[in-house]
Amino acid sequence: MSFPDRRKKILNALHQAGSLSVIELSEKLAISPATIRRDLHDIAGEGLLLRTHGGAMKIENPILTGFIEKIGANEVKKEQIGKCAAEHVHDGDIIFMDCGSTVFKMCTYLKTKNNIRVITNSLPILAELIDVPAIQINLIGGELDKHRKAIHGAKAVQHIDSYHAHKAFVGVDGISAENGLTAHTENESAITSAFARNAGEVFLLCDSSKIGKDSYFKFGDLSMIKYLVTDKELNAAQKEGLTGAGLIIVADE
Amino acid sequence: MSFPDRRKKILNALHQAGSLSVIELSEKLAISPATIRRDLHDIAGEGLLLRTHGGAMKIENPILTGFIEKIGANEVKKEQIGKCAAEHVHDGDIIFMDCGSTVFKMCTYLKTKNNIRVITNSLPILAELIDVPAIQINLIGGELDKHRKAIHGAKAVQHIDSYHAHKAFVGVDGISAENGLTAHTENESAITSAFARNAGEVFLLCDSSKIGKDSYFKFGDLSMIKYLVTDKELNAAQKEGLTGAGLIIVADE
DNA sequence: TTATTTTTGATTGCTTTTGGTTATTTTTGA
DNA sequence: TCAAAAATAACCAAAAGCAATCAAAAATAA
Repeated sequence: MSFPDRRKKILNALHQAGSLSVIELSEKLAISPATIRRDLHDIAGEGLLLRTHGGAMKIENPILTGFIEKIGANEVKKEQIGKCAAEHVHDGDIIFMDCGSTVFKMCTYLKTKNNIRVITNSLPILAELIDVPAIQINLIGGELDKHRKAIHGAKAVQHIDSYHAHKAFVGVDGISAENGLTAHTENESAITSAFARNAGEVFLLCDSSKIGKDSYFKFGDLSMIKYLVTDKELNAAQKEGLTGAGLIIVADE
Repeated sequence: MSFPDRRKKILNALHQAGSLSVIELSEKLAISPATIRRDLHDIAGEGLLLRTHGGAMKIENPILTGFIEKIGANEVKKEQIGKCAAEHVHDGDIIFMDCGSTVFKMCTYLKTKNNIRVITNSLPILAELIDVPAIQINLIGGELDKHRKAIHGAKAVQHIDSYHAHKAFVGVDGISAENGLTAHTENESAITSAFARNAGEVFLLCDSSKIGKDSYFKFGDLSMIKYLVTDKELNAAQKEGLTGAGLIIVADE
């Protein structure tokens, strides 16, 4: 049996039992204690379990290893934007959440809210919020885009059009005073437009690198949006162009 | 056999088994271990599998691991029923798949099909099939039932009603010649009914423990179903009662 | 057809992994 | 605090797996 295989089995067994001794693990997997010790040492190094004398314990809130994304400068910005946007969600709200990494970042900060309802087409958001009892989820139906891990297509748009939400949190690929909102694909933009037209207030989450940039598909003008949630690295000219069009700029201080 | 051919077979075999040794792969595909190693090296370079000492593992979709089905009772019977049902799915089919552990068991055996489209309300099925390139998924939208990890409600029924499939694979909580089909909740039964009325042929997957039993919500009679896929522990009286009502009984031999 | 390139599978030397042994460290109980 | 017991980490040798090399076979091109 290979190491990744054993790792999986060890973590599984630990998750079920809570804690296990080296000997127990060695008998359970039919592996020598020496190898179990080496494995436990390595896995503990990854932060996925807690090594104890004589065995190991599970960690209650393991780091979501699946999300070890490139922690670039943009990640920090996105995190801030997500946090800032989540502050505009109040108990009892019904909100649309678009797919996209910046909107996804809101999830962490939504978990403390009470009695909110999330309507989304994003599988990562669904996965992140499924275990939160105070959040009800309405999943948008339609064709699955496996790559983007989201639902899209005509059926999805139709689904959105049959709901109304207090607020919509959406993303775009480009925004500028000249060309308005732009996206990489028509599919994405159709969903974003649907969210916008069925929500009371529309929040656009967008880090400063996308402001002033245009993507290829032009799908709406700035009046679609009420609030622009972004980071603080926005120069005066950019601000002016956007506020002039009626946008309210919200940024973390 | 050419490389792209082998690549496909290796990835397919890995997807079904989870992990395989070089020797196992070499025997399975009748290719020398040397070639298998070269292939694994290349495919791992593309990021499509995880190379381990002695073999390879499939890459898990970290986002959806929370949706995975937990192990329950009657596993062996359900596995057989799932396999048997999957044999009735042909390349190019469009199928409805209900939530429920028995229908879920079909997934393993669907992975070898080509160009099929699955319309489902089950998150475990979604998680299991999302990485299979030859399967297109249409997810049913609506309210999320966190406990059952499935979508239900009026919106979901409406979604189903806008599609037609060649075959529907459904589950129930009870079936008898006297009371027909019964379910624990109205929500579940509404989905099952919707699948049945929009499919050309309806397959009911049901282990023998549920046959002759009734649950509390009566939602349809036996004429809704064309095939009953079950295990072989069915006595003559049971068989007669059901075939008398027009059901075709299919069982693994 | 013949020449060239590519692919395949066997051989071989090298690396990694594994499980046992032993010295060292940690824990436990007096 | 000390000593006995338990667990660990370090070391080592055997086994398993791997990559590099090379020749034969197959596919492709001239």
